[in-house]
Amino acid sequence: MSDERRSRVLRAIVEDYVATNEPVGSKALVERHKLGVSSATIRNDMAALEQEGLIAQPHTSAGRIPTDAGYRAFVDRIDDVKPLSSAEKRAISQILSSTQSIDDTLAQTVRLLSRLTHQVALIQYPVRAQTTIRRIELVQLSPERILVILITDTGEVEQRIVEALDPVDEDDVRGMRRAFNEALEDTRLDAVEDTLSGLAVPVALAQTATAIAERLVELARSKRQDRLIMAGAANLARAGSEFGTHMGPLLEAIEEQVVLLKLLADMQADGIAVQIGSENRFEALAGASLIATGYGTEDTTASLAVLGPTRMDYPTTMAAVRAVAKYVSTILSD
Amino acid sequence: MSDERRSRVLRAIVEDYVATNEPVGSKALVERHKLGVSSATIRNDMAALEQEGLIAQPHTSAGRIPTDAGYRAFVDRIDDVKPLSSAEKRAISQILSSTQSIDDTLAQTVRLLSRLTHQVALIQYPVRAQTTIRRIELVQLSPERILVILITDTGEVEQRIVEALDPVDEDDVRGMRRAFNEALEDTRLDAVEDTLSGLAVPVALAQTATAIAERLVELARSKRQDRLIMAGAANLARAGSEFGTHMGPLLEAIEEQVVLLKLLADMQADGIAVQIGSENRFEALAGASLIATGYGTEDTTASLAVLGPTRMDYPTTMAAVRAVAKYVSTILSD
DNA sequence: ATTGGCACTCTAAGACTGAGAGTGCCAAGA
DNA sequence: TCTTGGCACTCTCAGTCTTAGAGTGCCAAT
Repeated sequence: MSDERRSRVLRAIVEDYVATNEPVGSKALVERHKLGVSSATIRNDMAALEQEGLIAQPHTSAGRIPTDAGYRAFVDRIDDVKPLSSAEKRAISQILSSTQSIDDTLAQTVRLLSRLTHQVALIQYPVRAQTTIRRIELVQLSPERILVILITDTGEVEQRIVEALDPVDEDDVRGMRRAFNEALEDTRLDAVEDTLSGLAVPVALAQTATAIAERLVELARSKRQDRLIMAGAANLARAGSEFGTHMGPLLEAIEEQVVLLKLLADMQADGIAVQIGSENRFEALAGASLIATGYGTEDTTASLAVLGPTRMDYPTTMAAVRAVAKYVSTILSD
Repeated sequence: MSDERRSRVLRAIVEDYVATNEPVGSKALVERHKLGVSSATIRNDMAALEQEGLIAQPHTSAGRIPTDAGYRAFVDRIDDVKPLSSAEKRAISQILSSTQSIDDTLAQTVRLLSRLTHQVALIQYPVRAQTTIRRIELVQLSPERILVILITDTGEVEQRIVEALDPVDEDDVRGMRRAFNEALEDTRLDAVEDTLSGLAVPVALAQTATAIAERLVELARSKRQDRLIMAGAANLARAGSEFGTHMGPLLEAIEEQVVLLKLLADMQADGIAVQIGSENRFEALAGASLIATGYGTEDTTASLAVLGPTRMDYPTTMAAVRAVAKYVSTILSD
């Protein structure tokens, strides 16, 4: 009983099951794939594969379906990721190269990836560790309210409103703006806290300036690295999807973002990471697989991912994720 | 056959059907509601209501369910919107008063409303017709790329990247920044186009400055008024929901936003507007109702809405929408 | 206008059946 | 030792049939 043939059988089972969504039996297998042996032989192989926990049968007398471990073995054995068609490549580069802003690029990217894979696509907001501050802007909304805007050298913008305890006038704001900009321009985000702690401010404005400084620290710390952009939720509900009834928890998880961000953080790896079904630690995602990869410029830690049912076309999806990650990285880095 | 009783029967049918999700028959009706008549009398009333197209039976020998027109009649007859419980009120004001920025406030608002109603909640980005420009900021990302940021007097921020045809240096950027700010500060968004058309720029920078001006016009025109924030998609999938299989189109419509924005635009009305099932003109939303109201400060045209199945608890949902709109308006206007 | 009564209709749920797919195992062959 | 044909066995799926129950419409009486 050759090991080689057994893995071919596993691959054939995965492919057929993904294509048809029906348990696949020994007879159908020899018919559709030209394995040069009889169905009885395949049955023996299948019994062995079942022994190893790679496939299972829904009921006694049905065909086999891959288990999570089976998908895992299948995925681990993919060596040659097939490239996308040139038409797809052209579409990708065309759509992505005509975007206006980072937000726009990311939005288009997820839309594209979800259409390409017919699954839910996710992208994490890109964050560079040594992002620096380009400029601080203070805008007075009313005597007691000031809008604090932080602009980074990557062109990202973040904002918060500060309530001043004492009314401030335009000169106060201008002065504070200058002071903060002098202190913080070109400061790395992770150094904002230290820099601010040594900053002198006019006594009369101490409280307001402190409040602003606190917001700035807050902004610098959280700056968007915790945001996900998502597209293609409708794919969860399309005909033939696994998530028949219990897609509620899944939608919740997607909306929460927190769970997905944790998973993406877990999956930091070179190349493409795949997490299959119950391999992840969240119950709501038990029937789902996540295919993720990093993207961006050198020091970026952000992820690009596809979320779909365990029964998914892994090779194609992985190829799409890889390709889109490559393109969006190129776009972002020039 | 009193008209008064007939409408009580309709109300009872709607209430029971919303509560149980099962067609309601004449016998069950007299048992659960103390109408002082026999089931035979109710049957006569029901036949009349069916004649009017307000109720229908799924099959010959089943109870009745309200039609869209039936819900409509029911909703039109609601006079006293019951107030929320004081605990709910407290929760609303507590959650909304602790928000940091407009984005944050809106995000919390939809979350809150979706939890309150157990439906999908939507909020349109608030836009004031006569918003003016507070400041223009230009940030140089590279010799050929400039980030254009527009800050309004309401504290909203919008950004775009401009590709310069010829390399520019810091002095160029500073000059343009000053020029644009002088020209546009305190200009109303709807006057930006006219103002810019008469602006003189250094000849050497003409192309770049023109590109920036174009972007500014674009920003001023579209400024976020076309954005929807959404929460509670998982409620579409919860047990007992109408949208069993065909919630795909619905999720698509939500993600597209365009359709919903059109509907919200259609629904501009005083107070609370309700659109029931096929009353709207989009097939994907045939089984859904939309409950919307305006919110914000005086001259705002933005909407707050709840999207749910036709079989929905209209009185409660309407009360929640109204209450949340009131609170978020208060928060935003101070 | 209301009511009790009654015949009628239709669905939902359960029981039963046969067909078909698929399996496991065994004994024979290479 | 691996492969194969054969065969008995199991289990699901889809269909049919049946029954109970809910609900209706209508009529004659009040």
